[in-house]
Amino acid sequence: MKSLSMPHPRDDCSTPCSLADTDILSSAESTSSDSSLRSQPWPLKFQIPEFSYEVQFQLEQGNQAFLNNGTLLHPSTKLKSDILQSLASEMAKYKIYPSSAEFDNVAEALITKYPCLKEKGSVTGYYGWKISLKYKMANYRTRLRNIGCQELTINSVKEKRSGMGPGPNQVKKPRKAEVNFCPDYPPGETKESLEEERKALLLEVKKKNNDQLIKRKMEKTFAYRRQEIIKGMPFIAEVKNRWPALFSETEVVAEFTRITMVPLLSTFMAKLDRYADHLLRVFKKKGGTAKRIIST
DNA sequence: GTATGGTTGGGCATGTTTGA
DNA sequence: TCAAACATGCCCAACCATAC
Repeated sequence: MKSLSMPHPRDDCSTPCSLADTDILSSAESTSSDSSLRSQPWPLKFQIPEFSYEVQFQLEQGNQAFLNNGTLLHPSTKLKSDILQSLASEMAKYKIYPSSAEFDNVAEALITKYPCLKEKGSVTGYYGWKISLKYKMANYRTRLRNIGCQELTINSVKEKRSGMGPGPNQVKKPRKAEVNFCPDYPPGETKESLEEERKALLLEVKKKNNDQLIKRKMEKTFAYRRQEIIKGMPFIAEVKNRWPALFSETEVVAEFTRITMVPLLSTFMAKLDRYADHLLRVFKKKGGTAKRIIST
């Protein structure tokens, strides 16, 4: 996906990544070296992108009129289409399947930045924008699917039916935290070249003190591995056979971060700290085995 | 208390309609 | 003609009731 290679403006450091104050952060950051991958999870505060000069000009004029006398802007079809297109591209940098709350984020951010775009009849002032964004995103996905975007073709009903027989939904969809669910191969790489990398990895895991090399190769083959696992749905034994390095503690953590952009250990520990008291109370109440575990 | 089955609302892919 | 909006059918997860 081309749009993924573009640098995106960061809002603040209050995203889940801010938890990454350990060595895991370096792992998360290193994944961004591959331009075909998403490098950020959905931001807490969505940043409205800079529109084209023409769109920007009309919105600034609209905002000025709104400030002067409270006049709302009624965007032409072309203007609305341009705005929706830019927002869809921006959202796709983070997620191709945004949730309802995330559509709210974007629509709210839009009317916050450009209050002239508020809607009179809606309670929130942006409900119509949210619905339009949903439609836009659905149509945008269709377009991406038609030009061969892996993340989407993998979920097309036609693809599933031709590949695996009955139920169309055997393939898990990228939802919730899966930032890099099914990425395309890195630029310049092919299935064959990445298979060669995998074979090289098999040799490297047998050697000692080459963690860095293994890490680089695991990052390079990430898209290949994801597509293999998602499309082929192999047994764990088979995955272990083909990707032994994936089963080391370091690589479990790294792979989780590559997929979700969330640092696994620090997030887990932070949550554990948060819920520890409550868990202890539950275990004490339950008694039996749980009680023995706590008392040890 | 746990397992099982039915119901329902929401979300998705896909195809069609609408309107500028 | 093209993109937005809409319609349809399907699946899944959450919820609830019931049985054991």
